[in-house]
Amino acid sequence: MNELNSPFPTPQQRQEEREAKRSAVLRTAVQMFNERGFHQTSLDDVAARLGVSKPTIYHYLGNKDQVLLECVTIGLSQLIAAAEAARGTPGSGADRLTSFLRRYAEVNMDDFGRCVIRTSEEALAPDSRQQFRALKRRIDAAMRTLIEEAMADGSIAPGDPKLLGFALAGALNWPARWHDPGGPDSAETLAASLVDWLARGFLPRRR
Amino acid sequence: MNELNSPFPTPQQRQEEREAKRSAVLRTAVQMFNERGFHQTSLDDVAARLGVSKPTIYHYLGNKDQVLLECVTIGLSQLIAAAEAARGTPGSGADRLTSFLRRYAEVNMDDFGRCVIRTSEEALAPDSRQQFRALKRRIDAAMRTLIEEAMADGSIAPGDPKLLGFALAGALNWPARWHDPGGPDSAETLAASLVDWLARGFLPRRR
DNA sequence: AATGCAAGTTACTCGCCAGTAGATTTTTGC
DNA sequence: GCAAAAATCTACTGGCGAGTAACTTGCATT
Repeated sequence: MNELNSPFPTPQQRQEEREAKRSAVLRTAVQMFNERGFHQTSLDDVAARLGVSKPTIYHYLGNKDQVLLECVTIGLSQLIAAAEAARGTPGSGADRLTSFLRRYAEVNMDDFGRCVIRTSEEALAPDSRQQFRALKRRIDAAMRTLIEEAMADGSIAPGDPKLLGFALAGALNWPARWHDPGGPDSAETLAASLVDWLARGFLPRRR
Repeated sequence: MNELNSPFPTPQQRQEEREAKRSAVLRTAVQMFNERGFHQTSLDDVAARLGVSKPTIYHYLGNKDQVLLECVTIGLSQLIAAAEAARGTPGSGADRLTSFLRRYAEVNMDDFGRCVIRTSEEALAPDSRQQFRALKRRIDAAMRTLIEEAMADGSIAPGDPKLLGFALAGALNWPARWHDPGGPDSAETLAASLVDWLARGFLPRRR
């Protein structure tokens, strides 16, 4: 397509370029929020790093609240996707749960996932906060369902699914606070090891 | 002492009263930070809830950064105290570890402990941030030592102590985000149940 | 050629809030 | 009684940063 590499973009291409710019803004914003914190990052800062001026951000994304909301929404969609993927996985309830958990942890070490964890609800305007909450509830519910199904088929230990959900979520959210993406440990291996500890517990098992 | 209940306070009493006021300010501040977030809480707000004016806060505590630093320092001291208490506990390494973990979780559901978790480092001025970090490192190190000792005496499963530390800390920090102190579940029982899940893992154990 | 939309810009406004100056009142120690 | 210190207030300053108005330029459409 466009074999002559003409400098005159098709409407198609223009649309794509706009999309690309939009997500570049988002990507830069989320990284800066993660580095320096939402409140310590002004839209002027973000614009400066992109080499543009603040109104450009407003042009593509709207106000600061909307920028943040979009960042966390992206992160949360990845988690929802992980939950849906896990449902379609073959194997026992425990298998589906652990595969979900691994992916959950990985997402939380990625730009947008980290932002979900590090963003405290209070930073968002009331409306956005409600949407944020609603999405988080969906993830929680999905995780709890996975847990309940695994308890039901006996592939994990019985107990309070809600509490287990909180314990697992906490342990796998936390890397958003300490994991260094530039460090030696890849998100994948870390995720797998963490899930393994949670699955087996720290008390020794007799074989 | 002071049997006549005289209205003229002794120097002793004056000192205590000042101390009481100081900690009332701190207590109110930390609660408001937890409710509405640090950046959404102005010192005027805190002063208003106490029925005083902003300069009074400066009189007792200094600037906003120092207020926050003191809040998290209190929380972290409680954790350090928990670690020291655990060291003196009789029993196996696993016993000492679990008793520490339970207390650790409880503290994180308390006003000052919650603040430690919910405060992101970026909110603090560089100097305070360093102190904050240093204290957190102490807790981490204490936890890791407890883990290593328990691994050494064989009372918990072998593995990477650092990773286990992060998993445990994450799971037990998280209640700072979801636990409702006014709810039906007491911090103590919640802490115990969480630690139990972490100890045993979610995979079924024989017998 | 005229119109209009898209993508930027510069240069503002405006409110909030941390922090302070300085007055005022009470307490206390001599 | 008097000077100094403690505890508090009212009333300000100053800066930062979100959000906007209004211009520019270029391309696209009829």
